[in-house]
Parts: sequence; structure tokens; C-alpha cells
Amino acid sequence: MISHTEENYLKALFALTHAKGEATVNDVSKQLDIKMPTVNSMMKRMAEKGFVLYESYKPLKLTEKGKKEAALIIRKHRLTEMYLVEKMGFGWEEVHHIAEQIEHIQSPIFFEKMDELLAYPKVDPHGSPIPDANGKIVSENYTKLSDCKAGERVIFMAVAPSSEELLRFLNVRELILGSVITIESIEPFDESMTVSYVDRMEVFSSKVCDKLLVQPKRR
Amino acid sequence: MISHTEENYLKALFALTHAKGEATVNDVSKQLDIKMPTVNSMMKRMAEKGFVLYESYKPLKLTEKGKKEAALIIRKHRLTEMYLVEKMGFGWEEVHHIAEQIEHIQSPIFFEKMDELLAYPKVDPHGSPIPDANGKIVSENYTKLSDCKAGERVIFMAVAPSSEELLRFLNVRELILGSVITIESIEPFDESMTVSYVDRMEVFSSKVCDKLLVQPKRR
DNA sequence: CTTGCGTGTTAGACAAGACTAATATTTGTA
DNA sequence: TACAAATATTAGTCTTGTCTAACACGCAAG
Repeated sequence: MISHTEENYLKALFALTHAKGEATVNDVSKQLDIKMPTVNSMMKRMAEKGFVLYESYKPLKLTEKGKKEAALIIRKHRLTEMYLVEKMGFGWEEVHHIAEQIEHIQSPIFFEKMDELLAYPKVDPHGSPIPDANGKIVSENYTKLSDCKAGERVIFMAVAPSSEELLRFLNVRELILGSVITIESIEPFDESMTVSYVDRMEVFSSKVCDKLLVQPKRR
Repeated sequence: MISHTEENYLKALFALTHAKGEATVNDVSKQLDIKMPTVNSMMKRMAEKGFVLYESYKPLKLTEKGKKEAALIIRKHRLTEMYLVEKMGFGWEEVHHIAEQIEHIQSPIFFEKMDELLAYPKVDPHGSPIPDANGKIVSENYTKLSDCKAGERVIFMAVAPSSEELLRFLNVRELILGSVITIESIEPFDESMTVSYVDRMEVFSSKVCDKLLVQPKRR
């Protein structure tokens, strides 16, 4: 009923519309590395199928049906990532590429089994929330480390969608989700931060700090 | 390089050519439920790519390259089936449909990890041999239960490729791989067999006996 | 208020992978 | 051996998902 390709468009739209509620043809084109005319015609077809709201020269929106489908694909992706890390011993930097493929598998029992074996996890290995079986997803509401001030103590909750390189960077520096980070100082020139956590002290560029999602440590 | 579709043709050819070393266009057509002209044109394209030996109006053969590719896909399929049964708790009748999809995943580390976690299994949950990472596969050389004589004692080694229904039939009767089966008698009229194993005594139709692969019990 | 550039759309081509209808070859059998 | 049935092939169409080239819209800067 819904093709592999259409699933990829839904995922892209879901990610892009997360902020403003809408996305442009150009956004989708860049996100998927597919030329604009192709995206345009696909959007029309997906509008026919009731996944997308399309009007000429206006931004794209997902319908409720489209949002639900997208969330269910993201559910499969994130459950898979969690399974690969927790049950198969992969590193969090290795799992995205595999999950991109497994998310298209059609087999409810397969993903139910994963969910069960993982004891119904709420987040994936990067801290992103896993939508429930009805496509409901709780929004994260974390702060970027780069938006915090010197002296603050925060908990590292999630990594914003990013490259494997960042994850390997964090591996090397032994920074893991849940760590308490203290912002020792911020360099005014380039916004790089000197931070400490566990028994480490590191300097993170603003590019890194933009990708680390945190919440204030209580007390 | 090699499409999902082409992989399915390779698998079908491998299965069909297992016996005689060749298969007809008609065989492949039936096996994949794809019309003959489609198979015909696909065979020409796969011959161009060096997977198949094609000559007009002659039976199809796989090249060495084609055989190796096919064996590697079957390796992924059977490793996956073993993983699903051993590590995720699925029944042997549930795993074929899932493995049919996972076998197309492109990720060497994923299948290496499965292999490692399973401690390098030699056979899948149905007793079929798993090709090694170079595409080498040992042939089974088992006998059909239906070819055995009354009074023989045999070990149940594998199930010939078949339907889920047969596997559920065996589940209900608690017959598992490795069981020692004694052939109590054979009904001359319909070749049905009365067999005993563990503390059970059952009657199997010739259709069932055709699918049960066994080897003689030594001593 | 016009013009230029970025974005959006239309038109037309192409490859993969499927189909049907028609034709050709091979094979089994009278 | 000849003919009918089964099998194989050719030709042409369709859908999906991609592209490029060309044209249309719309907004920001002068």
C-alpha cells in the first residue's frame, strides 16, 4: 500500500515540519537529495493518497494520517536502534544506517517482539523519544548546551540528529547520556565551552555544543 | 549494484537449479509468481550482468558469480532465521516471512554480529545448512522419511522448504529436529506411516513424510 | 514599482520491473 | 512423422520514481 520511497518522504516531512508545522518543496529536496520536480510530483501523488496537504506555491503540511504513518516509521527506526545497541552490542554511532533499512520491514510481530525484549523503552540510544504503537510521540523540550550559561550544571539528555563523527567524538571523550555536565567557562570569541563531567575536563566547539541537548540539573 | 528484485531471482534460480543444475523460464515464473515474459527479459539483463547463462530456448544456469551471490543472500536469510528463533524467541514457523525481508539488508557488520552472537551456526532452524561468508555451502544429503522402510530408526534432521502449516502441524505433535523416529508401519494403500518418537505415536500422510528429511540412526 | 533571483511547476525523457497479446519454437504423443 | 500443447520469445503498454530543460511565480532591493 505504502512504498519504501513514500515512507522516506514521510519521514523527511515529519522531521522538517517538526518545528514550523510546514516545509517547502526545496527543503524536502535538499533533505532527501532528490531534485525539486521529483519531489513536486511525489507530493501531488501523496496528496492524492491523503498523506500530504498540497497547494500550488504553498508550503507542504502532513495530514493527521501522514503524521501517524511517519511516527510509526520513526517508531520502527528508533526501536531498531535501541535493539541494536542494547541487545546486539553495536555502538550508538553504528546503528543509524542499519535502522534506516530495517524501518521498512513489514512485520508487526517483529517490532512488537523488539519492544517487549527491550521492556518498552521510551527513548532511543541518542535520547530521541520512541513514538508509541498508535503514533503518539512526546516532544522532548530540551535545551541546547550552546544556549546555557557559564556556571550552570545540566544533564546530557540527547544528541540532536547529526553525523556519526560527532558520536565518535563523544565516544573518545567518554561523554554518555545522563552525564552531569558543569559549564566551567565560555570563550567569548568563538563560543567554545570548557566543560567538566565525571573526572574529565574538555573544550567543546560551538558546533558540538549546538548538538548536545540538555536539561537543567535540579538543585 | 544488485537490486532487491535481482536478489529474488537469484534465490529462486539457486533453489531451482539445486537438483539438476538448470531451470526453465517457466520454473522461475511459477516459483516467483511472475509472468514468463517478465522472467525472460530479466534473465537477459542478468546474463548481461554475468549472473546467469542465457541462450534462447535453452534452460537457465547460474554462473559461478551468480551462485556465490545467491548463496550469500541465502546465508543472510538463514542466519536471520536462526537469530529470530534463538535470540528473539520466535517459532520456526514465524520466521520465514521476516527473514525474506531482512535478507536484503546491506550491512556486513549486521550479519557478522548475528553470526557471532549465534556462535557461528551451521544450520538454520529448519535444518538447512547456512552458507559460509564466501558463499560455500555443504550439501545436506538427507533421505526423505517417505523413502524409508517399516522398522527403520532414523533421526529427523531437516524440513524440506514448505508451508507454515506443516511446521504448525509438527509443533502440535511435538516433533522437533534431532528426534529419533521409529517407523512402526506403512499403510500400503496411501503410503501413510505410523511412526513413534519420544513418548508419542502418530500417523503421518505421505505428503508430510515427503517433507521430513532424515538420516539413519547409527547402531 | 519593477526587476532579478530563488523557488515552484510543467513537460518530456528514461530505466526498472511488471503486464497482455501475439508469435515462435520445442516437445510429447497419436 | 506430424500436429497439438506446452514453453519461450517479441512487441508494446503501464507505473513508479528518477532526471533535465524550460517556464512561471513571488518577494526583496533598488
